[in-house]
Amino acid sequence: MHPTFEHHDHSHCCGDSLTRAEALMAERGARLTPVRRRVLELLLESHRALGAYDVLERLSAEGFGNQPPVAYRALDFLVEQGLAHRIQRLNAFTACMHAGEAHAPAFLICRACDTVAEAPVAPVRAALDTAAAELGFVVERASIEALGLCPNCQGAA
Amino acid sequence: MHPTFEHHDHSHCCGDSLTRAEALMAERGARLTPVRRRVLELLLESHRALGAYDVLERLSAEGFGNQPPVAYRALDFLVEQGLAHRIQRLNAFTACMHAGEAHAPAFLICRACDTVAEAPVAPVRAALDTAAAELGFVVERASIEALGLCPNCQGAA
DNA sequence: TCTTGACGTGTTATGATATTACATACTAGA
DNA sequence: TCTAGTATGTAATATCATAACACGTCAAGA
Repeated sequence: MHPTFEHHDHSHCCGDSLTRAEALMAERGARLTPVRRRVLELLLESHRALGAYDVLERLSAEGFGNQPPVAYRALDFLVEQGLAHRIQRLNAFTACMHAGEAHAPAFLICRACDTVAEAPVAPVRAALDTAAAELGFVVERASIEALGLCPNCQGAA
Repeated sequence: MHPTFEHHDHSHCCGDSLTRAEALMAERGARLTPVRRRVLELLLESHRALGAYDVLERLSAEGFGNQPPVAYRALDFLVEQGLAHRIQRLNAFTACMHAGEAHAPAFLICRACDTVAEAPVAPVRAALDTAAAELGFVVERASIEALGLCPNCQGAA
């Protein structure tokens, strides 16, 4: 079973990701400021996708600014840096579980518990590139988002 | 090259789709009312994705209601009936080019000219199902949207 | 024929998501 | 220390979407 769906030491997996993020940012000369860092933590703490206004609410409760751009800017930064992804279908954001590794993401969204996981996407992307190439279309970026049931919720349903 | 990207007899391709839509609706006992029909025409006339408010603007100019639900209801109906698709990435809608044939869609969106085409998706979907199954996840619906350059715009760029 | 219920449309109001523009403050490097 | 670039705070507004209710039409059945 995928780590995201398994019971796991959550604080540990968050800590790891955070450490990796800091290393990456240092390497690139990008700044993981307090707001940005806090937003990343919020995303990491839940394996679900959070809306910009969810994030904003928490930020503002913690003394950061309380206007939408505060949340959107931090989220946009994280997405640009590959530390988070935007889930189009949900108008929401998740922490990236494979920051640093170049990867185009495919997301598995559980419609019961809202957990979001990243699936290995290489074969999917290859199939898409092929299908597109046959029409003469060159794919630059793809969003692949699947809605369904995660292993934990299949039993429940 | 894919028909969508090729110079083609547009009024003819629209007429075909409209005829097919009417046949389908009759068969199902669903009603393709004037608003709904007009919205479908609008989507067919452009091979691009139209936002709900774009559609609304035209409707209202033609004497239909001028409030958002008028457009959203017609669009939702068309999507439910498989006559149109929603493009998550663009918050917009396109006419379906394969109404009646059961199909999960993959969309190719040209970032230069905004044309949207549907690509054959079976292999892509199979790869996605496989990747998901390895994590124990069951895919019910998937949105696959690719951003890139269509054949016509590759030369220009 | 009248009634009734389902459906479609119109309209008001509001909610949810996202951006522009500008002011202020911090930070790194010359 | 100065300065240029970057980051943050805030107000205002744009864009996308839905809830709730009123009215009209039409067909099925009493």
